[in-house]
Amino acid sequence: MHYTRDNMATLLRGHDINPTHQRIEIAHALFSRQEHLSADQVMAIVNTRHSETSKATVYNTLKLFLDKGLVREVIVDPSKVFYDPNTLPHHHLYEVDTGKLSDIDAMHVRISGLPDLPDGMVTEGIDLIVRVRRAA
Amino acid sequence: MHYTRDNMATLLRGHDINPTHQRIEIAHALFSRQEHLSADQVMAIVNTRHSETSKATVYNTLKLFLDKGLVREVIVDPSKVFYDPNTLPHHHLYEVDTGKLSDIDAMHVRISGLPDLPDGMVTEGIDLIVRVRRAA
DNA sequence: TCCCCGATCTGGACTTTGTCTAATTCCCGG
DNA sequence: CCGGGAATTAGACAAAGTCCAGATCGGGGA
Repeated sequence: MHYTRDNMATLLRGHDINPTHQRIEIAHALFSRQEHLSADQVMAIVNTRHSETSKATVYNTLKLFLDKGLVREVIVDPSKVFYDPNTLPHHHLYEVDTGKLSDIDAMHVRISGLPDLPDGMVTEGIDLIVRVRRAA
Repeated sequence: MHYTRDNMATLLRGHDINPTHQRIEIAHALFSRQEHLSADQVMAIVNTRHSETSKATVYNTLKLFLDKGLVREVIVDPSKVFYDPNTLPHHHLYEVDTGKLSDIDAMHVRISGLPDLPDGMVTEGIDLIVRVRRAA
């Protein structure tokens, strides 16, 4: 599947999102790379040629994508929030020194023994974050 | 065990920390409550009677405690970083709506299948954060 | 085609959380 | 009592994100 602008528009419509220019560009930035990007990085990518999208729109759009289940939010550090185009269940490995974030396939990780949720509560997300650093 | 100032001083010394007034007050705030507190909350508690400890000192001290293994850092939300006086292995349940953070006993959770760490890397921390919200 | 109107986008001011720095204060050993 | 290194301080600063009032877009109907 190619991450063309047209395909992005279809993807957005499929998630009940009105596909505007800006939203298509932001989706394209995330999905064509298949990487974890911060809001800042998205801004930079979208505005490489010439300024096209404002800060407010980037933040609003990422939040919209999040609400609509198009992306996942990965919080690894205060002031290091990433948006992940991969919404399949998986976990994360975070290298403290370098800031590099990579995936841990959920298929290989078995989590059991979680307590029952409090009444009337539903899970919004489960993320096992393994924080590693270079040995001293 | 009572969380007296004197006991706090001993605790700090045991972790190779020079027990100053401010450090004792901050330790007392965290340990006497046995709760997850943010830097802000620590500030508020320590300065209830009259201003005694500066913002810089609160942040410096929390980071020092972290380095010395006296507390754990729990990152659940951007701009919601908590300090946890319980350093035993355990995980966290976070209620998105209310901001309430509670513990999940690690004894009951079994995690297996984690991939090997990259060469020369050591684990700094593992936290399984389960994010829940009230059902729509 | 042209117009209208709600949806969207925008710049910029603002807030919050945390960092930095240079100056001061504390406190211990001599 | 004194000197000096450790600790603390106020306040300026930085980074990330929020908010708002006004401008702009673009699709449907005349």
